[in-house]
Amino acid sequence: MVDFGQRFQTIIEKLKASDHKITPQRLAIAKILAESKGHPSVETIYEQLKNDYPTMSLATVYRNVMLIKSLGEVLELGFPVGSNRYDGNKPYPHPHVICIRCRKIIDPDLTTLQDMTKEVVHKTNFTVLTHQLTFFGICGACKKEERPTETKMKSA
Amino acid sequence: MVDFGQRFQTIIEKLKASDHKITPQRLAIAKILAESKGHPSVETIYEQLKNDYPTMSLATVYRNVMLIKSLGEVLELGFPVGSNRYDGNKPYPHPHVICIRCRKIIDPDLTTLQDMTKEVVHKTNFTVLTHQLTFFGICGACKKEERPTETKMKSA
DNA sequence: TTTGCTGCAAATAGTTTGCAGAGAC
DNA sequence: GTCTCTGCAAACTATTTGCAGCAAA
Repeated sequence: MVDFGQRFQTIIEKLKASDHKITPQRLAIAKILAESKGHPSVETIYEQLKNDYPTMSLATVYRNVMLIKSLGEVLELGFPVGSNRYDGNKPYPHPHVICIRCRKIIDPDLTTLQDMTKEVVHKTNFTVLTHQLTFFGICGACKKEERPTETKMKSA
Repeated sequence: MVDFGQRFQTIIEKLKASDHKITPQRLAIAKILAESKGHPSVETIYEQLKNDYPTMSLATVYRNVMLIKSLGEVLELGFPVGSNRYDGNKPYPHPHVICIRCRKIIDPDLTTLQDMTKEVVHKTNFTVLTHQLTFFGICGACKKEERPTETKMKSA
């Protein structure tokens, strides 16, 4: 993971540079985004903050995530099901692999991504600006759990 | 594009095989999905049909697209912005390239996709079940339009 | 002091659901 | 005749917006 403190500083600097006020709520949201453990959703961020900031509202979370996204400092994963998820730790487009059982999301480094982008550009004549690559499947841990007592049984 | 008539027949057969009644509305929706020109949205399908079927409702379109999707005969593209889009002509997962200017969607054949999937499996120990790969950019036609009279001018 | 920000509530967009009557088989 | 399907309206989820008061700079 990218250094949290550095990401946080970058976000705050961008906010100041674009003449945005640094409110406690904004600071707290930026902090969570900079860390982005588990690719949080707006709902998740809100839940984490409403104890420390009892008046915090979902609208404020939405507005600030949007603002920081508009500064290019958070990546919207763009999931269609349920609420959107965000990554402020690695704000540039990158692939995700999601376990459909435990909902875990991991960010693999794919060396083949560059080749694929080249192939897209070559075959379509597009100027590629960004992408969303997501693989869905079952992670190693869930595969084990799946057959906890199985030894030599044939599947029915 | 895959043969339209064949896709249509496959969908109808699957519907019958799963004991679903063949209503005129269902038939019409299946027809549009089998063709899937331009990767239609539920809204688009509804708009196309409401002239021929004045009582057609959005709910019916939603229900039937969902049904045919549950039979594995339509692919939900899974776009986060605006309404979802569907492809009943190629119902298996495949990459998309979208022009952010004219909204055109094309389906490139990417030979590198197989390598990428292998790399994901190797690096993550996931069993990959499906994927969503979307590239966003500017298509060739829109790139031309962008600078209609430009000849030897430096960009400002 | 000025201007932007927050919190609340209401509005919106996309989608889903309950129910009564219509229609496929 | 039976049982699923449709159409309508209402419900629901995620997100956005209007506005009045609050607070950062």
